[in-house]
Amino acid sequence: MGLDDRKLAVLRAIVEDYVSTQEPVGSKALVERHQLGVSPATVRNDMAVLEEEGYIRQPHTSAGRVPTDRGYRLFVDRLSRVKPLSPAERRAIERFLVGAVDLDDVVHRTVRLLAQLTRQVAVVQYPSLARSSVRHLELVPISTTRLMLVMIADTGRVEQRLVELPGPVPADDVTDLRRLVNEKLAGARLSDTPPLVQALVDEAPAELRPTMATLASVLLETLVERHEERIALAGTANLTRGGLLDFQGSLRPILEALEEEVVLLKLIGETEPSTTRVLIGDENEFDNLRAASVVSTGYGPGATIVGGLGVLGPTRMDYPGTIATVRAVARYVGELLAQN
Amino acid sequence: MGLDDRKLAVLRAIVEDYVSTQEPVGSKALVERHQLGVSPATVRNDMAVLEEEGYIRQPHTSAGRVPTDRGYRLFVDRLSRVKPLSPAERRAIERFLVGAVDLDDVVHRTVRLLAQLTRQVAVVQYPSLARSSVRHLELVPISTTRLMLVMIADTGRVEQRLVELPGPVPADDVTDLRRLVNEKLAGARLSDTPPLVQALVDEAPAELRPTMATLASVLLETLVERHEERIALAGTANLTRGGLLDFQGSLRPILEALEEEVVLLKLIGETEPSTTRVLIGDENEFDNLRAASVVSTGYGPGATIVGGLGVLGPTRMDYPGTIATVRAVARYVGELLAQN
DNA sequence: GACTGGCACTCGTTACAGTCGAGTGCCAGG
DNA sequence: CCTGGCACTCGACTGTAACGAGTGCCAGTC
Repeated sequence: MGLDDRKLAVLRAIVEDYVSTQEPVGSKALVERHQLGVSPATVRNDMAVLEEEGYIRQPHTSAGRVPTDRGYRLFVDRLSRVKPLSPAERRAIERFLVGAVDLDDVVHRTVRLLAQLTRQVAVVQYPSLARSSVRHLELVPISTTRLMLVMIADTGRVEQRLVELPGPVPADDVTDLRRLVNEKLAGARLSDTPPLVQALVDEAPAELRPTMATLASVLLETLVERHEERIALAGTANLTRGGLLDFQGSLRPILEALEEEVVLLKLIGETEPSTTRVLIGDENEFDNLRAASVVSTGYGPGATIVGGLGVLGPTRMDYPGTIATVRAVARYVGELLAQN
Repeated sequence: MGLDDRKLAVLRAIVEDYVSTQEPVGSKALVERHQLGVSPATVRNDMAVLEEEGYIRQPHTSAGRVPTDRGYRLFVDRLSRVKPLSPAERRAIERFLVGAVDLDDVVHRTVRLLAQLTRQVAVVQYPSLARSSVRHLELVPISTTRLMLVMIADTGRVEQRLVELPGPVPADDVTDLRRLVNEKLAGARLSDTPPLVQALVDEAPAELRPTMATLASVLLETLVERHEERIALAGTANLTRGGLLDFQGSLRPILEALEEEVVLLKLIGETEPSTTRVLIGDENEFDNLRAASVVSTGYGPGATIVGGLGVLGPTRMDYPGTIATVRAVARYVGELLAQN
């Protein structure tokens, strides 16, 4: 129960050593590398307590100790300070993100940057449509019975949908539709649109109503209800660092999980405002990812959050460093978005 | 040199057995599983010749034989027929691709389908801009000095770029610009646009000329010169099938290669019309992929090719089956695109 | 001349025994 | 409460031996 300061220091030392060496750490090595001011025997007693409490464990009877998920949790919550970034890292972030022209470009650069800095798998969610407002809706005739609906959101996202019309629609009508749609929806948050879209159909002149109705249904179904989230991924090769020791030798489940957008969204998308979330090992709801940890946070222009980003790596990761990097990158991306 | 029919039959048998069992195949096992009509000793003599010619090799002195890259090549070129797809596979393809609404949707479904059917890593290139024509260009004012340029191509691709204007431009001018640009460019192949774009600037009314010039430079730079290719990837988890035997134990180089769009494009993008290309092991130009094979082909509506798709797997793969699947999927995708 | 059975040989795999040493738990004493 | 000492555990490593799959070669047969 009561863990005095020294026991906590021992735990911290174990985590730090294990993270950097990747080998179970014994009492002797510990007192050599850290100034704990006590003998190995004392450390052993402390270790016994820590093990009893479930913070560390022994892989084999005659091996050193390794932190458990619970141990990492305690470490993250109480024993570590966020490491300030090195100037080199700061510069890397700026250099990498400057010159991005496009939202796509921003997201791609960000995810690569994050993967490179943390040396882990990076995930970036595109600004969520649910948190976007409509900037403009464009209707482009493809044929007489087909329209391309292009929605430009204030977050920079651009989505297009092919709309199959109930019948041929002359060019003038398209112009009218475009005007009507924009008058009603421009500036509205996407999540607030359903009643507006309904009104749009109700108020449309009789001859445009059927067309407007199809348009409305595409809008509602594909852009509002089915929240189309997009995700970018990078750094999967980093999973192979640290030999086959991490992830208990099989990358399979991890790679499988990374292919599921739904999984990734749950991991980095559900983010409470401006907190950095750390999921360690089995705190995570997916069986495939029991051997992994996720550090994620939200980003957005100013104080609002429009999407999430984060990294995934072995539970044995450098939490303070990773947390610092993820936060810093999120902040820079936010500033970048605010400029546009 | 002279490989008589039986020696070729032996090579075929070795390839087939090794592909299915993943274990070096010996002379005894070979005569048991295939009706070669001769004794193991004879087969051994044939094997010795095949080894001398570089088609097979022995991992260890006292082990069976394994095909070399050269052996696979001979097998693919002369010893295998394309396997017809099973009805189940046909159905799977149709079921999977029906109901795709979007180009994005088509590409994503295709790449997942391909990964699932071949149980390998699938790569699909979006229809290349270089091979697309302009269907429509849309200019959407974002602020007085910013436009969103949206290009819709006949292949279904939609690209957008933010254009930073030299000065404020009134809404009416935007309308004019839009009309001018579309009059000149709609219908043109993207690769033919440079002179047209130049003409556009030259012919523009004086007051629109600076704006048109910036617009033109964005168009040329980001859409024509720097061919923006997009790629979708799926099935990386399949790399872990077959334990650690394939890819000599390290996925690292493969995963790294898969992160490079340039590499993927070279692998599946450079495709001569309507051929299926098979790259085996070190035939491939990238060191990282010396342990892998790639089967790729082009796809497009009708006879024209607009992009490439393919799969990547261990050199020890089921070539006939994979080739058949890749071809079939490409054909279906082509039909799908033709409908739009 | 081509094929076959037989045989000696190679060499990776597996099993087993023995040693080594890192690391532990416990205890008695400061 | 901390420490030094000590017996103990057990994985890692080493060396040896037996095993067996597979080969190459050769002499004999059709």
